[in-house]
Order: sequence, then structure tokens, then C-alpha cells
Amino acid sequence: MLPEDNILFKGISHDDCKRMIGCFNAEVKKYKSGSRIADYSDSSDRIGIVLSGNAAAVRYDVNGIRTIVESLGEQSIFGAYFTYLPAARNITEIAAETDCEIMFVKRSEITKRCENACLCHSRVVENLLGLMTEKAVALSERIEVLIQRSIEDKLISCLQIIESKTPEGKTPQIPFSTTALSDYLCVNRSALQREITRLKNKGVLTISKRKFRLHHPNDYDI
Amino acid sequence: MLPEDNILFKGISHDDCKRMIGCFNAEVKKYKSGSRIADYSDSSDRIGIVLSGNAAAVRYDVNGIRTIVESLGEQSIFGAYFTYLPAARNITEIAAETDCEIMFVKRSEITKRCENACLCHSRVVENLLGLMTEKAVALSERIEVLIQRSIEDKLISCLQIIESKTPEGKTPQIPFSTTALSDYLCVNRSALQREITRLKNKGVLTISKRKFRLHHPNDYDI
DNA sequence: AAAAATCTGTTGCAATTGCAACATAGGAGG
DNA sequence: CCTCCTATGTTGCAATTGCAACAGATTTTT
Repeated sequence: MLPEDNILFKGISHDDCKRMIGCFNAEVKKYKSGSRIADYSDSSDRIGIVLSGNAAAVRYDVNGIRTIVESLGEQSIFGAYFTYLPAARNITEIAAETDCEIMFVKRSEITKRCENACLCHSRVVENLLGLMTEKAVALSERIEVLIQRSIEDKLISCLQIIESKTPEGKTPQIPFSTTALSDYLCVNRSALQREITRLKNKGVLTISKRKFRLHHPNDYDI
Repeated sequence: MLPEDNILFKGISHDDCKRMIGCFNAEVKKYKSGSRIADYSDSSDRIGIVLSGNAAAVRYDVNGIRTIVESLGEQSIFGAYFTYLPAARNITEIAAETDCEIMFVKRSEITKRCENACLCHSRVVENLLGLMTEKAVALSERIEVLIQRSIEDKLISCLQIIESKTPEGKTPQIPFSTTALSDYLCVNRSALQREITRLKNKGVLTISKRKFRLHHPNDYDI
């Protein structure tokens, strides 16, 4: 993907884009699935934007237990500057879940009033505002899942969010393996498995591979 | 607080502010401690900014269990548009924890290209970008606490974040009662109490009222 | 095609957490 | 000053979750 097709430069002409990419010192890098995109050793104001592929903010605790802190799909942004994890900095890293293209820009480059006074500068700031809004939405969804008190509620809440984002007619699909899902829900894998089996037996849930369907017995309650 | 002293209008002259407040249809409202500022029945793109006081996004589940979804201090922003809680909309509300002043603006009013072509328009967008960044930081901190697997880890992680934001020389202070803290950590109150007592006995933690101090036995490990 | 690695699904047992009940302390308001 | 209401602190018991171990399935590598 060309950087000028990127959401950050949406609504800006091709020529202006080229000029701005220079002005911003933006760079695009490719990463193989499984490789490390960034760790939090640099506390710069560098922003990463996922142009293609999937990445995740991941961390292992002292017992080797993995936590998927944040799942980063296309157009997700990340950076130490606005994902301030005081004690956690040094142990959290951004890893490529699939092959990825990432664009890096310094936030200060975008916010600054450049001497070239790019006319489209403010458009970029607006685009970044849009990305930040989506970031906040994603983080809020993450919180929505994590505040649930039981594994069952975490799981259902997570599946409902996925369901609500699935286009009409398509079957909702979990973007993780069950093992990864447990790292995302921050619960033990076998305990999660137990709940999934229980919900299947209760008839609330159908799962085959990663595709699923939630049956809402309360639909007629209203 | 005058709306023109507000962070959203930072760096903009007094006269321009007045003009923009009209242009944006911004309004400031006051709320008594304990009153409801908003619920998610309106799904408009209205943004609320806390000018003074403290508020919180709060919710009760079917069993009457309270969860503090998000704590909103001064300069925090909130809104249905970027706190998208699919199933949760109808049960989450914004409540005033202390007396509050809240400014409301529609996001589209800020993003739109107004006919008056306010010169300082782009400055407001940049300010909003700053607020959104802080929002993302706050949400990430919230996640940092919630991804911890045990009550002990949730508590310590929360206290460390508070500690890291406490000015040098001052004693760190929990912004909640213990009961409210348990609603924030999403754990049972007496279980939390048990952990606090345990940590006090272990000598890791000193608490008197809301002031606390964490003792780090591992400081010399490095 | 075989071997290795990883994921899924299950289960018994242990540890943690939730819950209810109670006693005490502290604060707000009459 | 007394009363009411809410927060704190404690505990025994119940429920949930974590953990380890294992068997089978699936995927990846050689």
C-alpha cells in the first residue's frame, strides 16, 4: 500500500501527499508475521499506523503468562506517547500477528506548524483526530470486555462486540484462536474452554472453528 | 470557569473564543454532586468536557453490582460517539462525583469546515486532538489495571499509576473510597479489603485514609 | 509421509475470589 | 447529643477460576 493511500492522508492530493511525507519524515516499514515491530524502550513520540495486516500489543509476565493488551487491526495506531504504561513499558511490545506494513510518523511533526506551511496540514491533523477517535473506541471496547466480572460475561461481551461489527449476512468470526482469546480475555485457557463448552451445552452459543453464533433467549423478553 | 479559559480553546484570543463558542453552539452546564450528567440514551456526537469537578462513567448490572467504567477528572472528555459500548449503552451513565461544570460541543461542529472559516478553527481541532490523546492515555491506564490477573496485582498496578502521577514530595492519594475502589478494580469489596490487609501485614503497603505509600522491596534488585 | 509443534477439549484438585453476615467506626443531619 | 446512614474491617463458607496433566486433533516443518 502506498503511504499516500493511507487514511492519515485521506482527502489530500497525490502531489501534496508526497510533499508532506517528506515534510513529516514519515516512513513505511514491512514486518514478517511473528516479528517484533516495536518495544517500549523508546519513549519517543513516534506514532505507528497499521497500513495492512494485523498486529498486537503483547506482554509476558514473570510467570510467562501472555496478555494481549490490545489487538491492532488495519488503521489502528499505537505509540508510547499515548499508551503510557508506567511500570509496563519495558515488558510490552508490538508484535506482527500477520505480515504487516506500518507507517511511522512523529506526533510532533504533525502537530508542529511547519515552515513550509503545508496548506493541507490541518487536514492531516483532522485525519489523525479521526484515528484517535477510533483508537478511543477500540480501547473502550477492550474495557467493556475486561470490566465483566465472570469468564462467561467476558466471553459473551466480547462476542457481542464482534457480532455488532459483522456485516449483515456474514457469520461473525473470532479473530483469535481460543488460546489467544484467553490471553485477550485475561483468563485461564482451560477455564475459558470449560465456559465455552458449558454455553454450547446450554444452547446459547454455536461455534465451529472461529465462526460462531450467539442465540439470545431473551430476545422476546422485551 | 469561563468557557474561553477552557483547554479546548487554549491559545485562542478571547474575542475569537466568544465567536467560536457561538459558531460551535457550545454550552456549559453545572451539575450538583451526585446528579446525572448524561446517559447513553442519546447517541448523538455530542462531546462533554469536564471543566471543573470530578465525574465518572458508572453502571449497575442486573444484580445491582456497580462498576466505575471510567473516572473522569478535569479536562476529561466523554461522549457516546467515541465510547461505543454496544450492549452497554442503555445502562451506563455519567454521574457527577463532585459539583461539576461540563461543556458540551458537537463533534461535527468542530470537524466541519464552517462558513465563517474561523482562522483559529484548526487550532481547536489540534486542541481536541490533545484531549483525545489524553483520553487514550487514561483508557490505557484503565486497561493496564484491568488486565492484571489477581486482586493484588490490580491494586498494586493501580497504586503505582497514582504514585507515578503524584508530584514529587506529595503523598500519593487514592481518589476513591475503598468501596468505590473495588467498583473501579471490578472486584468484590471484602476480597479487596482482605488483600489490602494482607499487603499491609507484609509491609508492602502503608495506608491511612486515602493516603498511601508503596514500599518496593525489589528496588535494589537491578 | 513422518515428525514436531501447537491447539483443542477434559478433568481433578488447589487457590483465589465472591458472598453474606456481623461488628465497629465515622460522618451527616436533625 | 443522638440517630441514621454509609464505609471499614473481619471471617466462614461457597462458587469460580487457575493449574497441571493428559489425549486427541490439527497444522507446520522436515
